[in-house]
Amino acid sequence: MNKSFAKKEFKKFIKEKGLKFTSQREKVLDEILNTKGHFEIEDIVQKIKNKNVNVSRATVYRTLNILKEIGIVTEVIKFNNKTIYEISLKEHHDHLICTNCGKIIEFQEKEIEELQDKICEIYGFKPTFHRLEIFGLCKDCASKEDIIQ
Amino acid sequence: MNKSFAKKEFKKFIKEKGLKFTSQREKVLDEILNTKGHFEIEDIVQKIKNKNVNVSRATVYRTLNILKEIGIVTEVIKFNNKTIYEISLKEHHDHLICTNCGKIIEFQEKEIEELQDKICEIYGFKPTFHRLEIFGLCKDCASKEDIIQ
DNA sequence: ATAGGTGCAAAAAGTTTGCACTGTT
DNA sequence: AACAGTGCAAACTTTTTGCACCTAT
Repeated sequence: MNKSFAKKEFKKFIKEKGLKFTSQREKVLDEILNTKGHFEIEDIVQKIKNKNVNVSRATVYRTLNILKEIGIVTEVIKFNNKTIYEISLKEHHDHLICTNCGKIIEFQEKEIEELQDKICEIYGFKPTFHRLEIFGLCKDCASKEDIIQ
Repeated sequence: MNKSFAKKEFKKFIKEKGLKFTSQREKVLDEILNTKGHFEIEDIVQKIKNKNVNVSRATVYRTLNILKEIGIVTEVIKFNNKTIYEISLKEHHDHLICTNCGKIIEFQEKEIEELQDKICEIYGFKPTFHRLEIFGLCKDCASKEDIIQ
């Protein structure tokens, strides 16, 4: 999925559902598509505010919900009562999250995906998305901890 | 980990950290150990309330945080801004979550665990816990959806 | 006796919603 | 013109916290 494809999908979805393509929705989508890597909703709210563009927090939340439904963005990490999002442009991958410094490392592992598909098949489960989070200490934090102890 | 082991671990941790073994903490732990399967914090608060036992919601939350730290309970699912917990008594397993009816299916897949360990090693990452959630439609809900469409 | 713990109510933080008004179709 | 969308503030949910009092050690 690339940016213009994402925008087309968004418009298509809007049309199909009889919704409206407003300037606010477009601004939220553009801001998200210009974001590299992981983000929180509040990041988007602030970026928009800094540009003196008029889109309310409520509209950002409402638009995010549409984007989640379409599959343009995904909730990839739930940590410390925060939700971290990502644009679903790259191939699927999962995350290592350092609980000490907050660093996020992405990894891809086809075999894990395949095993998941196998399991879904066994249970007759129709998956829409999944999320694998491995929490722990990154290399740097782990070595610092060794020194402390 | 069985129940009496969990209790011992709890007491050990309390002692080591110079904390106190209060009747409230014991009641919360007992209530959790008597819970089968998945639970939310509010479930524990209500169960305790129904017994006319005096443990406040704040204390339940505070005790849960200790139990998480020890590893006696784990946050296994984050869905719809809810946190679902589980006692870490069984062998590690992951979950299929039906986004339509809320059904939770547990599955175990050693190979996935092994692949995760491999990845952590590659990145020098020291994992403490992980969570794999596969969201989608369970068999029943998937077949109903076929009929609707 | 002295930390640490508890309950309460208030506060945070994240997210949703009701309502009057506005804008897309 | 109709109906969906928006902004705002209020509401809601889940979780944490400050404080005065209490209790395990």
